[in-house]
Amino acid sequence: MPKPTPMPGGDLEYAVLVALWEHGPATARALHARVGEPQALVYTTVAKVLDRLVTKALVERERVGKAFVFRARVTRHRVERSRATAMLAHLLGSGSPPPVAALVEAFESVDPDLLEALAVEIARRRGLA
Amino acid sequence: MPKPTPMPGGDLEYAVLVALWEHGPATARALHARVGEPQALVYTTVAKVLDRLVTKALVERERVGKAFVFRARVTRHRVERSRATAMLAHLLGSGSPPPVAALVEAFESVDPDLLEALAVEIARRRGLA
DNA sequence: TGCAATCTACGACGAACGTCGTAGATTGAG
DNA sequence: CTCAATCTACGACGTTCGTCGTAGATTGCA
Repeated sequence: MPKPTPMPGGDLEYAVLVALWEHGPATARALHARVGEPQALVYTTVAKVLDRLVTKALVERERVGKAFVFRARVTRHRVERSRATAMLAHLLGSGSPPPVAALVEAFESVDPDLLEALAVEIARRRGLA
Repeated sequence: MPKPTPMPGGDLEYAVLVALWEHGPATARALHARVGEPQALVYTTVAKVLDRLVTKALVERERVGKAFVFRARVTRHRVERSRATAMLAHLLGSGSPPPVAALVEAFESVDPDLLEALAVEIARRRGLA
C-alpha cells in the first residue's frame, strides 16, 4: 500500500532539487542544461520531472515571459533528512542484526573520506547529546 | 535504462531472504507463516516473491513431496553489502556536499543504539585499516 | 480409484519513476 | 497580424515491486 509520496523518491527528482538548491531558481531549459544534458536526457524528461515535483508541492513556479521559473519549496535539510530516514528504513528492513558493518563497508568503498566525515559527525552529535 | 537487477531491491524480497538466512531452508507455506502472515499478506504474494527470487537466481528450490523447499543461494553478507552500496549511492546521488549529517540524524531518530553500533564499527574498521 | 486439499504457474493491476513523443498554447519577430 | 520558434501539458511505455486471483497440476486419503 505505497500511497503517500510527499518526498522525492527518485534520483532524477532529487538531482533536480539539488540543482535548484545550489543554483537558485531556474527555468526548465536551464535545469535541463545543468541536470539533463549531462545525462543525455531529452528536454521533456526534465520538464516532466518538474511537473511531478510541482504536483508534489516540492517545487513552485512562476511565469516569467514565455517560460516558468522553478523554485524549491522545501529545504534541503528537510528532504535529505527524509531521504536518509527512508533509505535507512529500507536498508534495515526486517533484518536483525542491523547490517551496520555492511553500511560501513559501503561507505569505505565509495569514499574513505566519507567514512571519516561520518565518524566526525557522529562524534559531534554525541558530544552535544 | 534500469536493466540489470541482480540484487533484491524490494523490502519483501529482502524480508524473505532474511527469513531464509535466519531459519534455513523452508517451504513457501512456512515462509508465508513467518513473513507474510505478520504483514497480512496472502499466501500467493509470498509465493510470487519466491518466484522472482528464483528467477533472479538469489534463491534455489528443491521439490520435496508436493511442495518446494527454498534455500538462499547468496550469502547474507553479499546481499547486505550490495544493498548498503545501492542505498548509499541513492542517498548521495548528485548532491554535494554529501548529506552525512542527515544520515546521522536519521540513525539517531531511528535508534540511538544504532548510532552507537555505527561508531563502534567505524572505529573497528579504522583500527584495522 | 476418485475427490478434495494443497501447490505451483502465471497473468494482472496499481503505484512510482524515468523517459519520450506529440499536440496545443504562447510569444517575439518581421 | 502572421509565422516560426519555444514552451507547456499530458499521454504513453517500460521496469521494479508489492499484491492478488485464477487455473491447472500434484498428492494423499478415504
